[in-house]
Amino acid sequence: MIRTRFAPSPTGYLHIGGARTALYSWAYARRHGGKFILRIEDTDRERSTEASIQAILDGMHWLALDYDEGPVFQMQRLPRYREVAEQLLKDGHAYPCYASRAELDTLREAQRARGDKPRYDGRWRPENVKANGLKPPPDTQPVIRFRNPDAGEASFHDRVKGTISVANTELDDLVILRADGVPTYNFGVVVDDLDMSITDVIRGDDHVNNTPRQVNIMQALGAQLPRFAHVPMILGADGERLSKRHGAVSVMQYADDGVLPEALLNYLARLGWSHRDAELFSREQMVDWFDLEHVSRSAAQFDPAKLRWMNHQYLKVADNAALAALVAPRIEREGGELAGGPPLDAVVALLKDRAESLNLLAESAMMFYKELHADEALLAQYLTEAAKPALQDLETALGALGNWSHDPIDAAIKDVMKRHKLKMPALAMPVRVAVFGLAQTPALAQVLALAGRKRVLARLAQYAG
RNA sequence: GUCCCCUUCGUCUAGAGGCCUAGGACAUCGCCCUUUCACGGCGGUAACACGAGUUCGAAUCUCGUAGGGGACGCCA
Repeated sequence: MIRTRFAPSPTGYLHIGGARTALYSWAYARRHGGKFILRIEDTDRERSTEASIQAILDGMHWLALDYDEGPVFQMQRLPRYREVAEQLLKDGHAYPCYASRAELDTLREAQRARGDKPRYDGRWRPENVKANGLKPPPDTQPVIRFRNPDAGEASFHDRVKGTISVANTELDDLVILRADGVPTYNFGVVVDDLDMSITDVIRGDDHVNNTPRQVNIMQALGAQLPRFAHVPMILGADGERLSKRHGAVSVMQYADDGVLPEALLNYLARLGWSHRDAELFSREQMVDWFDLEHVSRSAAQFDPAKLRWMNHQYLKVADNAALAALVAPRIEREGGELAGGPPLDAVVALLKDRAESLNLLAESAMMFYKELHADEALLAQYLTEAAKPALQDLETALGALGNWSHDPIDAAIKDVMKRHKLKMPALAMPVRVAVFGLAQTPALAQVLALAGRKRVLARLAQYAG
């Protein structure tokens, strides 16, 4: 049974990179009929917040990345980490260390100055304690350090990057348990992945360097290693590491901006993974196709333009009623009055072909729910004295219509055109500007039909006179 | 600085020795359609980082160089 997990730390919202990692883990589990588990790594008490936990949950819910187990909170498993640490202590794979932070800072500084890689020098290893006659300082609780092997190498097979090995001489004895009994990241991960029987660890490649350490701990525990897959990170559109500076990095920001979750998911899936030439695919297809073999090895730049295009593709084929439900609150928020206008799903059906986000769709739908008036320049350009007679004529013709619908309206327009010897734009543009205050709208007869007799006639009267 | 990883059009990518005079998508440019704006259709520009090998043959294998990224915390 395949078991994967997503293990964010609740120190911020769910961002694009995390969402993609979650997506890959989720898709892999679903693909193989396995379980997907959510674990919250909240061992950084300084930075973890309730709000972040909620934000992560919200983000995953919005993207419909459902999990089978969890959320499991590491802070609720403290006794278990202590237990495993005791085991390591007993087996000689760990030892207490009393070095103070200041002392360690000095050590690292000296190493850096020398051009060495900063690392713990093993001063509290049992043999050094003995040789140097070290005595634990009074009233200090020690941290527990893992005793990393001195020789050989730690290696593992990464399903994205291939085999990775690091000489043990490059690794130092890392802290696994703080003085207060809270585990550090590398230890918490190991204990949890083992306890939860995670078979495939799929995570961001900023963790590649941690993996050899984790492998060593797992081996010291006599455990079988899970499979690893490190997916490359996502860079901002400028090629720089994603940060607040890049604007929308939170998944929920995209929700607010009017991106459909299935579009974001599709885009994220495609960013760093491919299935031949497939660009647009459903959640089901992704589950069907997902594999680790086609995850790319290098970092990918986030391309807002392509996301917009993709969102547009989803918008175009979305169900009208469903779209209307999403667009309605956006219209009201901007002061539009739905009650006075045409049915929103009809409006959405007309406009969705030309909108690349729900917000933009709402914005264009506003022409039916709010009285907009053209500025001076537009009026001067289109509502010329020459155009007014035709407008008046159209007002009369439309006013005489018994049936206010597309075909009769269209016929009336054609008729007025013919009588005034006008080309379509010469009549359509002034009408657009008069009735909607806009120079761009979909086909004239269609928008007039939707806008309704009352409004059209009132506006024509207002501007043609 | 040390270690680890990465490198195909501007961007996301296909490609697992001959199918590649390198394919698709976004963006961009042009044309067509057209009732304005879009949609749509057709077409164009554009890439195997560099250098050595291995091989009859390399985008694909090996080594080196350069560039980029990541890590080096009692953060995750």
